[in-house]
Amino acid sequence: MSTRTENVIKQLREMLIEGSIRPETHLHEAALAEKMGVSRTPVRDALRVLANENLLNYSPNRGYTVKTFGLQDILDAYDVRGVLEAMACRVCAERGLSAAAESTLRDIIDQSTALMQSAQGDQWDSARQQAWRKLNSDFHFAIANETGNQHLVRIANQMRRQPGSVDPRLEPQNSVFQSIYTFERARQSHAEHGEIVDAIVQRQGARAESLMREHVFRNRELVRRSRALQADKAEPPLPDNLRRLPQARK
Amino acid sequence: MSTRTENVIKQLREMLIEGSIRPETHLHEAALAEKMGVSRTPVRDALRVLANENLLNYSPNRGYTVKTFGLQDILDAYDVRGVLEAMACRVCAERGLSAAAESTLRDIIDQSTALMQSAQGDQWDSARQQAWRKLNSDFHFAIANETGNQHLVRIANQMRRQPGSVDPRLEPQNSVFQSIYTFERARQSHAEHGEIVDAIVQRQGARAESLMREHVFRNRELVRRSRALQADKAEPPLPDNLRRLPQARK
DNA sequence: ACCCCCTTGTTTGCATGCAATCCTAGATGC
DNA sequence: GCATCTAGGATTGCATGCAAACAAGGGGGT
Repeated sequence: MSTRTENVIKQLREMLIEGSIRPETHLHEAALAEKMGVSRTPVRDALRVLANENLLNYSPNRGYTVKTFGLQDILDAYDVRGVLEAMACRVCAERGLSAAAESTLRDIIDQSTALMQSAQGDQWDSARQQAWRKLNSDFHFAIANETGNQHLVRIANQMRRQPGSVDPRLEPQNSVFQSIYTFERARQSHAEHGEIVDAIVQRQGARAESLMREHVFRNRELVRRSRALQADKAEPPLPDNLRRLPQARK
Repeated sequence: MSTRTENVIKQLREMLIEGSIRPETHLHEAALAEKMGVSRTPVRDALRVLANENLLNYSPNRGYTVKTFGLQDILDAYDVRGVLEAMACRVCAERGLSAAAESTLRDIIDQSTALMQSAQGDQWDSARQQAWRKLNSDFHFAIANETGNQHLVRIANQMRRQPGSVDPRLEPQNSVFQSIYTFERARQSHAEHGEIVDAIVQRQGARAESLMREHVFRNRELVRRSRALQADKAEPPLPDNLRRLPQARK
């Protein structure tokens, strides 16, 4: 931990991405400051940054509210990420992987293979799920990173870390990842990673691009279906126990 | 003008995008505050936001420096924007334009046509160049916006507003746009816009995608060539008349 | 000469106080 | 009853003061 402001930013960001603060709630500076044991200043800084990261809405003299991310927003984030990472695959295939990148990717694939084997037969516990999420994230990052395009890396990361709270009525522990990464899906996803690396190594740009686009699209569809189901199961809207932010006016 | 902080953000952002502050210079809070007639607080907020927008580097307890954007960074921004706007074209073509969007686009095209005709015969003055930049920007925004994908809109805008200062030794008035938008290029660009709209209206998704990708790529190549030339003409590095920020340490 | 430590001036990080703005509710006029 | 207006309370915006971290320079040790 470095400065208090950065600490507050990290904590709040995590909360917002996990969805543990209900959308549309007004964030009260003084209350947050007290809750985190700092003064208003670092909290104000953090709120401004998070608004800039598109996680909060801001109105001058009015303050900040948690942004609502609907199903469409999440699917849109997948679309953007898909097209960018597909481009990354094509670029990598066309210009060839560096030795370092190839070994990084192969390492991730090997670790994933080991993980899948160790998880066979109903051992798909939450520790292994978390390990898989890390490997998966590393894999996608490594490919984006290998392009050397800093914009692409930054944006792809941002899209991968969108809040998954489709419905404010859902409980935060219903994370997107826990919904879609069944063992079967993780295995399939792992296999797709292997194919993507093969395509890149064989310098098949168009194929690598298509494979990655489809790979991301499959997850997008899983989220779409999973969320549609959960929305059905969700309870009717709760009465808001916190003060509503008044309507914005002209 | 709303709050002072937002004012400072806007001013500084414009300066950074135009390149009127030399890269790698350290931004001194107190000095900036005095220059802009406010206290340190809004300046601090602004710096934090701009660092978050990837225009400044930040080190805790050390402050902010203007980021250096090399030629490669600018080309990379074109690549990202190209692939995203190409996707936008495909999406628009596949699902069809709304009536409002179609009329907006046709309106922009018509205005551009009128502008080109009025500019024939050595009348390509800076007022018309500016009008063209606005129409061009509106065109690209309209297509991105029609997808309804807020992530895409936000990122495409951000990529379009990257700083164009390739070389810190160049004077700020050597804007990218003034370099590449000769009358001939503007006319060609305008014609390409027309083809793109045609493709979208005729629901030719793949064609619209290709046309847009190539359209952006042409500008990318113009920047690349123009910048390579300018770098040759540029003077040798100036001794820095401002205090150097010391090396970052572990 | 080189390295390390300490001191000093400078700059950033943070807390707090005050002013400006905004929301709310009650009063007033129609 | 409905709309408008107007204090009062609450919340954000901004300025300032102080503490902490840092860079720079000098002195002493090896």
